Amino acid sequence: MTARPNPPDSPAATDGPAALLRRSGIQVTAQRLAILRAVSARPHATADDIAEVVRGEIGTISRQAVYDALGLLSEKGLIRRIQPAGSSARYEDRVGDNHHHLICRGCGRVVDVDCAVGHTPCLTAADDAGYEIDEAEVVYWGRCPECLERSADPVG
Amino acid sequence: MTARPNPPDSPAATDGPAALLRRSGIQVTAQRLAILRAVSARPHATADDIAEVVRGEIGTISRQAVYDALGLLSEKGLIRRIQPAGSSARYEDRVGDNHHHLICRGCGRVVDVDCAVGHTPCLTAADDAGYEIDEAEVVYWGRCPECLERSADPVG
DNA sequence: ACCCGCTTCTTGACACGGTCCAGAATCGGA
DNA sequence: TCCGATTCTGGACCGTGTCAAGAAGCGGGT
Repeated sequence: MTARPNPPDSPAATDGPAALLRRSGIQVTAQRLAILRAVSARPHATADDIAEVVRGEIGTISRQAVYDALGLLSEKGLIRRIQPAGSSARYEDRVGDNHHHLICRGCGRVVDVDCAVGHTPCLTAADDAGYEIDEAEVVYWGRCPECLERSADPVG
Repeated sequence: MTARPNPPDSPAATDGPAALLRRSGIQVTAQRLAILRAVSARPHATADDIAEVVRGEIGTISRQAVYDALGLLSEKGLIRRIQPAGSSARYEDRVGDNHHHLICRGCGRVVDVDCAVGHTPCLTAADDAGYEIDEAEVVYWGRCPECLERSADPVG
């Protein structure tokens, strides 16, 4: 009487994510499918946002299951976790392409931006200090158009 | 009977930081001087590390005073706060020069690196989405030489 | 040097994000 | 259908950071 984990009458649309999980060696569960769908539908959402969306879809899910699934999916490379300063962790499903993030200091909104020069030039540090660098994370901080207009137009 | 806040017999060495605080419009206290010194002595230390160092110097300090001072100092631009993903906030006194950070995934060590091209090229995003960008934060993730050798040399 | 008003420090409680654990439920292959 | 391994649930727990009220300290004016 709970959520049906894998309805046999579901079209190929739902079979995609399931196959994706299976291909990554992860067991297919209703919770994980819903989480994967929620991350895809709501880019840059927090774990709590995800949990809320999932609850609206399959009824109930524990915090632990959400954290576990998000951690597992990001570990397997199916989703990507970003942790902006002053905010909780956020998740997105755009993986593979090296893109960065632009965060508003006012409202905290996160927007994707492509790399400045195009082909991961940021990966080359001036001095690697002997480190083996595998990723360059770039975060642009600023103010979104709405927050800009709000402060520039005090007429109210 | 507690710590002496401003010993009149102190040399000019302690007068430097005090004048720096005064110049920034901040009241000079023993706690702030000690915190400023601790941040300078231990780059990339966490608030807790700072508190520990300061306690070894002036005897006792409250958590709140540490957080307040660190927040105030970074707000005034005397120190800089960095918040790497998966770690608590860290502080450093290298301000003014636009440098970035290289963090080891193994031990969490943080190292300063200069900007790849030299003159803040990272500030130019491919598409600013209408945002007014004021800072580009670059974090290189990798493995430090020690962690590399440790995993490459399993002999013992 | 003293005093007084304002700032700052202390103490304790709290909020939040995330993790750990033991037991129940589910998945999926035979 | 059955069974073992995996996963989910529910609760407690921890660390980081913040809030609030009262005591203590700083510093300018006299």
